[in-house]
Amino acid sequence: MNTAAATQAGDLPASEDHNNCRALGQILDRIGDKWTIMVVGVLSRGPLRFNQMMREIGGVSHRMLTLTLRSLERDGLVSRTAYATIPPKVEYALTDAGRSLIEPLRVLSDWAIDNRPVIEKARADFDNR
Amino acid sequence: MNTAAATQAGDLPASEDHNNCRALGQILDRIGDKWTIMVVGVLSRGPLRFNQMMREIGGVSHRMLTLTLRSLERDGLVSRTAYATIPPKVEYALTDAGRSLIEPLRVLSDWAIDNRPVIEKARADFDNR
DNA sequence: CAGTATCCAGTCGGATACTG
DNA sequence: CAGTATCCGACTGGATACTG
Repeated sequence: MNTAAATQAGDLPASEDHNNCRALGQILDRIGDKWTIMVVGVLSRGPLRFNQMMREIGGVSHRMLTLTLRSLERDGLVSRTAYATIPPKVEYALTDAGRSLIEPLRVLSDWAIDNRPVIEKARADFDNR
Repeated sequence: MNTAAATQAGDLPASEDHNNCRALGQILDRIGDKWTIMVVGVLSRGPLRFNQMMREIGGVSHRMLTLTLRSLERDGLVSRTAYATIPPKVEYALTDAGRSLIEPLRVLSDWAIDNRPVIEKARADFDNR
């Protein structure tokens, strides 16, 4: 879309907000899927090999872990190091950019933990109607 | 799931992290969809009526806006006030809980803005291979 | 104006089988 | 062990038409 044109001159506060939303929306599209944050989560404790991750995360299919890692690698958030041994060994780790994502996620996670009871209460109330 | 049992006693650091991830995952399931943060975004500037929102957000279908708002209302993040006038008028606004979500989202949004160039560079590099 | 119901194409993601 | 390819059911979300 024509972000450039929109941010050119007039730039009302509203449109600035709107751009924030777009940026937010884009990264939520990336990290908001089913497995990405799980991967970032387990990698935040240190590098892992493919099958280790699969076990640690639990419930993720072979395919989806591959796709998720590929996507994170493409975005420069995760690095992939292959050792040409037999059997092959591949290690995944967070890059600096990947690590920088941990704090924002922790903030959100804290919010989630703080507000879970409130939300669950609201949900129960809503459903009893 | 047996979160209670898991957090009972041993509570290795790892399992704590894992619970954080679960909580995070749950709220990302809620806010990570296509429209939720857009709604929170526009409502952060003040209450709005249904069709106003639709215009402000742009690109959202009637149906999806309804569903998104319903979901946010159910979770107690958005309030819905209907005026029995003709034609009907319904105002949506963030609740206190809804407003408390703005800051965490802003943190993430800041990260997105800071890292967009890095990610786009990484993506371009990756695709040129 | 606000909301609901139906339809349907597109996407997502798990299961499975196969390769280096 | 790590990764790819194919298949296919399930879900998502837009378009449309209708109601109060």
